[in-house]
Amino acid sequence: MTKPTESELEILSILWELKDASVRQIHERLAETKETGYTNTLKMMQLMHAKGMLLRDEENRTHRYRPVVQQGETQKSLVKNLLSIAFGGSSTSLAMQALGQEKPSKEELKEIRAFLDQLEQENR
Amino acid sequence: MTKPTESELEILSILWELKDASVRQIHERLAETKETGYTNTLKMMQLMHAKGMLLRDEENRTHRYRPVVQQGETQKSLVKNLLSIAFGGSSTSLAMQALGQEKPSKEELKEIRAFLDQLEQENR
DNA sequence: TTTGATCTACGAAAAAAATCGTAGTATTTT
DNA sequence: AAAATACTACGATTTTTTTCGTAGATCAAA
Repeated sequence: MTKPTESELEILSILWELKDASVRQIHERLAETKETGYTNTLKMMQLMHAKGMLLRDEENRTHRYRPVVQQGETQKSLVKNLLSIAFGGSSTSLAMQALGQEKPSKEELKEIRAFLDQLEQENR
Repeated sequence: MTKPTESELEILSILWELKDASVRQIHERLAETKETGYTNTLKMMQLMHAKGMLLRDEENRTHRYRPVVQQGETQKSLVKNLLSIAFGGSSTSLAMQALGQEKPSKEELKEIRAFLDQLEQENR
């Protein structure tokens, strides 16, 4: 699947959260943080649909859209890209950069440690 | 500083590695993985220079360029952006996604664990 | 049943990013 | 010194992405 642009990602990430949504719903959300017209959001989503990035339920007058690609897949390719292009392939520094930015809670720390243990297990 | 585009990042990441370089050097590297003309690379770098992203030593006929922004700063803003736009702000999942992709070595595991311990310390 | 609000469709324009081609000049090779 | 090669400069074009404006249809409210 083709790499989503910045704006497409914004829309996708709302859709991942809501599962499915109308143009208006998405637009309201976008408008919270960003100056943008309704038809702009509409056009965007129509294009994404045309590209095959979104599915569209046309049953009712207000169409409902949902993402074709799952969040995980997209995350994976984005990380892969970022890793090679800005971190020289070092997942460790990417991970630390991220964790340093948004401090994990106690529970999350536990989760990460467990994850690390697991990685270490596999590694033999 | 303004967010680098994809192509600009490609150039930056080579420059971070080489410290400084001529257009040709950069171009050779880019050409390894990507179909692109020399003047294209040149133009790109001239633009980046005009934008203030690159410094240029014009002493000799073949100019030498080097990055203004350091890798760390750029990484930080890229991660911040990726975090909010594709990971719902969860640094934990970004970290795990990264680590799962490129398995850390024993030493790196150690480093990460130490980093986590440190985070935990601060957190009180 | 008229008025107003809400949607979609779509073409067009604007903005941003990337690519290309040519000219002029310096440098190296023959 | 002529010819080939390597650079920069720069305008122009192309491609991609984003934004805007208008028209027509449907639905809801007065």
